[in-house]
Amino acid sequence: MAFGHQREQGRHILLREIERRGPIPRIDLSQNTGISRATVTTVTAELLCDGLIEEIPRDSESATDMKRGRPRVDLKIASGAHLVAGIKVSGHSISLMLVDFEGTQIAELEVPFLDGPTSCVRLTEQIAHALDGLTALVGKAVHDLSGIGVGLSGVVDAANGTVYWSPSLEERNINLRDKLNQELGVPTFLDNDANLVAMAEKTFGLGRDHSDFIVVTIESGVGMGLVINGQIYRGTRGCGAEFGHTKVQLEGALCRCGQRGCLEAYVADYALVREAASIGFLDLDQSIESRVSRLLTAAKDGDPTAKTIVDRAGRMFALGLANLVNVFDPQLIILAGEQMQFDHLYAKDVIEDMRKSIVQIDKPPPDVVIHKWDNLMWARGAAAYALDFVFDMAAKEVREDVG
Amino acid sequence: MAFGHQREQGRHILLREIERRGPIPRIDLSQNTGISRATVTTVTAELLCDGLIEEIPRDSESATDMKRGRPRVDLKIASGAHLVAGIKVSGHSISLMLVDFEGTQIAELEVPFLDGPTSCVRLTEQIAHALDGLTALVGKAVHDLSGIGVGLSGVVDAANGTVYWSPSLEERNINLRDKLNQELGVPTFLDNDANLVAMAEKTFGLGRDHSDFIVVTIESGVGMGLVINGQIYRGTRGCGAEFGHTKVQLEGALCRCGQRGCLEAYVADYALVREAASIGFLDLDQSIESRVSRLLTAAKDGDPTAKTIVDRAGRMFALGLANLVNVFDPQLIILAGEQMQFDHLYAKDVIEDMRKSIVQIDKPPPDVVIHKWDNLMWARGAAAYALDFVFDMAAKEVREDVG
DNA sequence: AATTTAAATTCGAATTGCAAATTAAATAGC
DNA sequence: GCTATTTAATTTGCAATTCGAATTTAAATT
Repeated sequence: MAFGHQREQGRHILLREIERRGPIPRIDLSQNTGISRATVTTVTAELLCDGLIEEIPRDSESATDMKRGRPRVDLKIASGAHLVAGIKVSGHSISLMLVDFEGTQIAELEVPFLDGPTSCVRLTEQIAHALDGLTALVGKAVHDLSGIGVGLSGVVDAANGTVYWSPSLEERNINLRDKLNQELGVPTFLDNDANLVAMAEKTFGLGRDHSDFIVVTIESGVGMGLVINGQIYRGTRGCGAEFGHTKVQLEGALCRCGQRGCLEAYVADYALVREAASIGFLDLDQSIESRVSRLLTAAKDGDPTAKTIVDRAGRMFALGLANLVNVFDPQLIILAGEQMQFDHLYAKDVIEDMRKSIVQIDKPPPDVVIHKWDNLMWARGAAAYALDFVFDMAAKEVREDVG
Repeated sequence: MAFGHQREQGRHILLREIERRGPIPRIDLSQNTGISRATVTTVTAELLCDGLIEEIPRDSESATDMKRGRPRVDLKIASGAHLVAGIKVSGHSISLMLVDFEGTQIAELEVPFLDGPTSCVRLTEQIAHALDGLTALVGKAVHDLSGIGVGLSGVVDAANGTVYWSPSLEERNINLRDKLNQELGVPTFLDNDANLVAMAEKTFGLGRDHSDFIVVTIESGVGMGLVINGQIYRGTRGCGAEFGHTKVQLEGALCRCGQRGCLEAYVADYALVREAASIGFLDLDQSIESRVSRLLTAAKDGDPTAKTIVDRAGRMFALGLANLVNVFDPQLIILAGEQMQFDHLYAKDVIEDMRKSIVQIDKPPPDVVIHKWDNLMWARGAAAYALDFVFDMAAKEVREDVG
């Protein structure tokens, strides 16, 4: 394989380069990729003809650096070439995002969704219905989409589209992707939601310029996405990167997975509340969110018991992060979160604690950045995930319709 | 890059395929690689002409499955094409191995080496001298070598050849590879010794048929080699995979690295002896090895204190392994060791313990195999490491000497 | 010795990537 | 206003290379 497909390879390389480097003239493409200028001309002509890219008409004013010589003509991805949707299924809602081929958001939608697990059939219906709503916003239909990315919590094998287990599904070990594919008639791609965040960071976020980084998210559980060598690493059974169930204590606290000593059992919201409750602390309140926030407030105000609980969570989190760094040695760690309910874990002290717990060499430790985002990030990641496949498909596409 | 080098690519693919699949006829090469039979003929002719591969003369008897038709002609790597040395520097000796281009051992040598750190200059001298001795065994000289692989303990950046720290070196942050390169006049490649083991497994051992696996070694410390996607993963600072300094306990036992709670501080020989000594157990003996073995014997014989100590080491080891599996989800874990002083860590109970501590899904957990080997494995790995580079160089080699 | 079978090779066609030459579009200098 | 200069993009012709089909080769069978 990979032989006699040079042209396809060239299309792929150049299309990706144009995607990554935004508007870029041919001469830079040649420079960056090492492909000769002649070939760049040939291949970009083909891509232009296919409508995948477009030339940006020279703006006589914008060109501040008026140099001599024939002006460069910037190329960019043709935004209208394809339409892609991203979907995130969470406990109480389905959020959707529509993006164009450039990755620009075109429309968004959030529809309520009943709590707790549902049947696969019902979930498929719900998704189909939500997609109708989303596409209708811009006067399109589902069959106008070139790809759909779907993310949900749980243990998901992205390669074959199987959901081993998810809080959103009644069934176990079910191939949701094939079901959706069939139902929707559009290529559909499934992934774990933690990987979606990694995808979003890689495509739109802080990971754009890094080839090896880790994204850690805390929602109600602790998730992780691993990017190695520019690609999301998924493990061989498709369920690696279970950071939340990494053990940080022998015979430790009970986790909701049934095992003991998982990181999640120390840092997740339910863990904090459980500890607080077990010593008779704020057990009157109903909502878990507000109980956590009251605990955190108490800790900040100097309540010693609350402080002990929160501090330990921080130290455990630092320990888990340090283990990741010791094993992976990434360039960058992105601590990502929607609700900043977990501020205390992303605190300076915790990160400093982690830095002290890694193997010390005479090179700077990895950067740690905190990235807060809106609740559409998941759907955006799902869209980025699907977009990635659509790009590959577009690059491969055989040209038959040439005049 | 990677463009317009089709022929080179073809040479590379085919050479590697012949390396991996041992003696193999052209038609299978075509089948396996997808390269047309015509091209396979052309490229193999070139490789034959360059002396990198050779045809195996048909053995009229060996062919048990006498089929009609023109018989297949097996191709194999030409063993005499290149000569490569592997070197492992350890605390008290330097062991060397000479292999041919097929990877077959040709000679070996072990020379004593003073304990403790040495200067870089002296180490270089020692290596050069040992290499003279090794090559002399087969009537060759150092300049007949096509590559030299060197491994040593410590924190080593393989990509640029820097040793950040090693128990064998006085200096820190020194580029030992460049020094050796200069001194020996032969392309030299440096790596951490844990990675060498991974390399040996990948090339000669149980990892031959796996693309993603983990090798864990216990010597006096705990080392790990990570193979992801068929390649050794080294992290971005070249010092990933520090499994031994993964933390398994908050504020835990003191490690020789100065931090607390490292896995090593629970399972290494010094850790066992330390615990035993601190409760007045076998503090009369001198050698650390025999103290450990007495502790293990006592544990087996039912001594409760000894049992407690050894058991905890096992549980900690299982915890560390489980964390690796949760993060990486490998196909295979190879527990490799020279001295089976660490039998207790490789016991069924420990592995079972690990299996219980990973995220449970409806797919089988990774295989765990134990691989005992001789003390030349390190040098063999170093040779495999160098051989890998020599293969790449050979595949690239421009042909000018054609008749 | 003729036939059958399968592997390897040869040959001609087609692709295609690149260097060199050419064209295009802008500015600088007079 | 005209020409020279500069830089980007395109065109052209060539050389490399892969592939399918046809051919040759080397054995086993008949």
